[in-house]
Amino acid sequence: MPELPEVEAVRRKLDREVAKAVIVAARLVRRPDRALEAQLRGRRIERVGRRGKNLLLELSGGSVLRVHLGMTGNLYALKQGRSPAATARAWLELEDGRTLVLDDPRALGRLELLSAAEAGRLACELGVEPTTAEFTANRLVELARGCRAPIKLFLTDQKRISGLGNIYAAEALFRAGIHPARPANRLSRRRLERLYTAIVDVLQVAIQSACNAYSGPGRFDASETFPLAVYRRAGLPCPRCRRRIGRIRQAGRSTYFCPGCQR
DNA sequence: AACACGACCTGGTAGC
DNA sequence: TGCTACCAGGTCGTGT
Repeated sequence: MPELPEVEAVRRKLDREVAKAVIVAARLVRRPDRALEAQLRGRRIERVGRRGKNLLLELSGGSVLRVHLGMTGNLYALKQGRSPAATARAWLELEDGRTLVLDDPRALGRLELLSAAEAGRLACELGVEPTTAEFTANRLVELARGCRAPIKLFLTDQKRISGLGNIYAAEALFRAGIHPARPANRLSRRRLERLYTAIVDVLQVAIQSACNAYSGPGRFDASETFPLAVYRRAGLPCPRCRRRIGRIRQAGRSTYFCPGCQR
């Protein structure tokens, strides 16, 4: 599921559905944690926030429940009487009978309670939020100047920009016409400005797509409605120039790109 | 300091 | 129909 757009879709829905709800019981399975269960009991969820790919449930008393969905996680509220998926890793019973479920089939997700100070530290460690006014073309230029790594790795480094992952980094680079292996610090200002626009556009469209696709339990995917140009399309024709999409390996992961359009 | 790589996990799918 | 191999939206620790 989750790069920034999917996490943001979850955040928006949960903030509508469970803000102000009180947790009356918590059950953590697969990695039981009685202490955390006890700490969650009786807390009210003040609001549901997000930083990068992290969901942040701000609780009464100032602590923050950080939920990271890993590769395949999902978080949703279930109506009274419905039972969570077999792969559920945690469920929080709410005062009104609903259940907040963390479904985590691959068990790569995280769940931890942070103090206000720890939450502040997390916010500092993560890079700029690409959906806010703090993210500007100038900011991108400055960040890229200090990085010799390939631009694809620069984009997915959460300490520099928070929220981009394998799909949307590849799609933004395609839209900007930039080859993923180009060193970040060797791109011209002009090309980085194009990349900036591409990132902002891709995220905006993907958030809309993710909001449409997400309805609670089960898998969802912004790309159900997001028009993927390159991601997972190796061997298929580029939508712009019809050349075959290529796949390279960077830091152990696949990067998809068009060898005709991306230089 | 900056990179690559394996580990952590499970499930889907393509090919034999 | 099995079986194997590879792929997968993320991070973290370790080693060079």
